[in-house]
Amino acid sequence: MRLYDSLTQNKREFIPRDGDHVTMYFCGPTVYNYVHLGNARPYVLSLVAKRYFESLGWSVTLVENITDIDDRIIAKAQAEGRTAKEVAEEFAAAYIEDTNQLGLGRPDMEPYATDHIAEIIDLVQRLIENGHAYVAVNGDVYYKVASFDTYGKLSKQRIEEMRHGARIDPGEDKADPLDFVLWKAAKPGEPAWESPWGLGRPGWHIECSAMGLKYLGEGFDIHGGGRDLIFPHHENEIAQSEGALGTDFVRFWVHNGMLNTKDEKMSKSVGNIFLLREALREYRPEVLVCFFVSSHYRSPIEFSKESLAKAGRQIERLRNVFRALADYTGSTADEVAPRAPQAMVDAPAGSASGDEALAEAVEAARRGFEQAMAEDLNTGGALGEVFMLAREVNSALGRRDVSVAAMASARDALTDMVFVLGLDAVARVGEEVPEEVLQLAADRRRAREERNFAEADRLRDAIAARGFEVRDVPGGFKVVPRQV
RNA sequence: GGCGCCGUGGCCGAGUGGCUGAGGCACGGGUCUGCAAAACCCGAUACACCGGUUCGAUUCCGGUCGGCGCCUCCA
Repeated sequence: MRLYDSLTQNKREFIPRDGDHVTMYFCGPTVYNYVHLGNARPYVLSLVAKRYFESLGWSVTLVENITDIDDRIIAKAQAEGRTAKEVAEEFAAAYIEDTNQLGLGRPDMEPYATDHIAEIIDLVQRLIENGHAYVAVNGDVYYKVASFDTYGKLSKQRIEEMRHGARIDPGEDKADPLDFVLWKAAKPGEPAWESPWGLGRPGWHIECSAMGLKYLGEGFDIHGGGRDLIFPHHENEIAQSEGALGTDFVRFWVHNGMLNTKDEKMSKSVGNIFLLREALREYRPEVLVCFFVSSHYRSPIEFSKESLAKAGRQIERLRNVFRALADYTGSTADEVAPRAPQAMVDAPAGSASGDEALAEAVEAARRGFEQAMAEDLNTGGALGEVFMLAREVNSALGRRDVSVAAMASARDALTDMVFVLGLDAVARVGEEVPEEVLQLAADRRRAREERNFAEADRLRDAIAARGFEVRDVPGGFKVVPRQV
């Protein structure tokens, strides 16, 4: 596959460092608040990428940090009269809970910064020994930006340019305004750890260097996160890691575009945020995932209720095709959800030419899907292939000229594709329909046969009132939950 | 001001040096249907603007305009 690398600004063939094993690190949250929809984008990207790599037969180790020590956590704790640890624990738990609902699984490791103080100290120590860092009189340790020749290579900025307007804030003890803090000397009342430089705590960027290197080793495959992390966060990670190692830190830098609202970045400081947990109250998880994967990960996307509604309709269309497929084949691809007897339809016919045409469509879709994903994870294009096959399937379903076996293989192809995109929930259509509702539907069918349409319509309303929708199909009916 | 990304039809959103302009939504017309829903079939409207390269550019190059991100905490 080909992957875009923000550092070299080109797309090139991605071959894992360790044969068929992919090593990925994505920047996770700093837990001082609930995550918003914009924060969910890199999370979704990382897990979709993992699924895609696994579909290629590679194994993946995905590490996503949780930064649980930071100025903002401390500020929030002090404002609320709690400890920083309490704040961090509360929002780390909320983060896990919210992202779990997305149904994409977890990264392989989710290390906490405060569990890696020893590794952080070790890294800072090495930077001091290498001459890339210095201890200030107030006990802070700073990275000496001027000592790192290629500083600015990721954000494409020149040190001289950055020096314009840069200044040293009160309380800082830098030799150069560009220098950034690796280790902060403790102030009274702040959480602190023992170090060679006295009590203190890590700066913002160092934990990602320390944990990335610890779990994935030097020169790991992919480091990802939001575009807005390019500077200073990722630039500084490079300076720290490469300064300490003398070798390349990462092979591919992957950055997702921003989520905008009315052409402005969704951001906590702007205050235009929509929390993930709020979104999950209004929309099914797969609708949110669909919203993200319908566009390319590097493009900015516009958040609006309309675009989420649109994603909702796409999801419903996919769910419908899986429902129809389950009825036709008498089973679902996963055996997790046994089918309820929702439909009463004629037995499928099948024909050689029908089978062949569908098999071709399946092949074309699989190929198109694979090509799209192989070209820098083009999930939007891949999703188009899913819909294309969905239409072929619906069409064949209408003609009833395909064998159950051929249809099952189309269903399996669709199941595989939606899984990679993180939309596997749409394939789980073994929806339970209460006996009562099925009875109403059967009554309605009889009323229709007797051409008592007033009664039939009344029964349909009764079914709707119970949260279901009845659809007439040739030779019978189908009951599905009403879309929310 | 510096650096980077981007500008595709009513909307969202793929893609490409020329072949029949993915896909979704919306809209119009049909099929099916008591009605409806679902589904299928057909349909109009593109490639910001100006130059250049080329036999030929929406696709490559340059410029203009516009949008966004970063340069300060931010996914």
